[in-house]
Amino acid sequence: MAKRDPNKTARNRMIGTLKEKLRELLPKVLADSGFENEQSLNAKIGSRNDDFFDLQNDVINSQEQFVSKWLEGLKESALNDGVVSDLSLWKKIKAKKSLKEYTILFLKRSYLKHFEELSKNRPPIESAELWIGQQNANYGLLVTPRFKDGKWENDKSEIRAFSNAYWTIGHVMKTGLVIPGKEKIFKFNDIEQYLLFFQDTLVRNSGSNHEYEIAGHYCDYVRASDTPELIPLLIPEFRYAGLATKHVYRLDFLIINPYTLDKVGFELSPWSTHGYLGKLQGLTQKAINEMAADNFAKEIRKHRAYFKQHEVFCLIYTDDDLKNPKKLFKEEILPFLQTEKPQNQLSFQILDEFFED
DNA sequence: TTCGCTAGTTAACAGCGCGG
DNA sequence: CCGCGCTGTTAACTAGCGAA
Repeated sequence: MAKRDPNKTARNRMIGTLKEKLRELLPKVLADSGFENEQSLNAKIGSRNDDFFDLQNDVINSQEQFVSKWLEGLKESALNDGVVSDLSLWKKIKAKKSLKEYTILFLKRSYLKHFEELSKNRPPIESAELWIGQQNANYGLLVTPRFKDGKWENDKSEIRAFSNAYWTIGHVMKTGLVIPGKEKIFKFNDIEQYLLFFQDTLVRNSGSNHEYEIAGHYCDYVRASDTPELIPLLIPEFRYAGLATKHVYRLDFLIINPYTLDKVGFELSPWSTHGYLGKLQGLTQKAINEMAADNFAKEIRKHRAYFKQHEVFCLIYTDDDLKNPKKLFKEEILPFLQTEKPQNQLSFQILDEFFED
């Protein structure tokens, strides 16, 4: 099992303390508010979370933010939307001091219990799956894959509970790669097995030596790391039109930052495949320039399309850069692999708690 | 100092009942 | 169906202690 995380331990201790306080308050709250029992009361409060928050996407950074947003949500629903059950709850909370206190403590505890999920950026459902590879050999990388009605989809309620960093080595080790349309998952027993598959199947099939060599440097970097599971995937052959059969473009490599979810695309564009002009004999200089401009425009259109549809910024490398793939990897790609989990302000709240007693 | 053992702690997980 | 909280279980980890 994973090593214990001191932050988690501290959080659990706070959760334990809050639980004791809630249990102390409970008898009075039940008497004041008329709720039957603890379970019913807790369910009443807890069940509103889904309505007052966008649990899939809202990023919430503190207990206070959680509590105030919940209370605002209840007020809005009760007074503006006229939801009867919420109006009755709102009135009770306003009238009974004990219930108000209980609710606030309860919500603080709720937040702590779900801290990991609520405080991180998580991919919206529509970008929680991506497809890679060639036409007849493509694979899906999903966050919480589930096979339903002949198709792969994400279990959307589980995306936020996903415990690995998104789009990392740890991610693919957890989920594997799914085969489109079939209830089959390509699983990897260890990281080495994935790396071999990555370099020698996924990338080799693309046919570019440059890509193959860069993939090799990536593998070496992962092998040498103490925490390989936290390294972002170097996603090869990202199909920008998803599973649609006729995809216009593929991206050579894609990296998604696990914490900001920013996407960066890498395009290796030797002149011979992307800019080469055939049959120039007999053409005027003007015509040649027009052709070149047209090619250039096509490239630019492609990258603009990438960005607009998928919010992928593209970095393009041409012949000069490709002469030294090792340097290209080290200077251009590596920085995007060295990501660090941002510190949340809850750490400070925990520190405060320490010094209070 | 280093080991091996034990008892206590706790992260992770599954199963259940509640509300909507 | 979804999401929530509670509980009990399991297994990983840790601290403490005695023996070599």
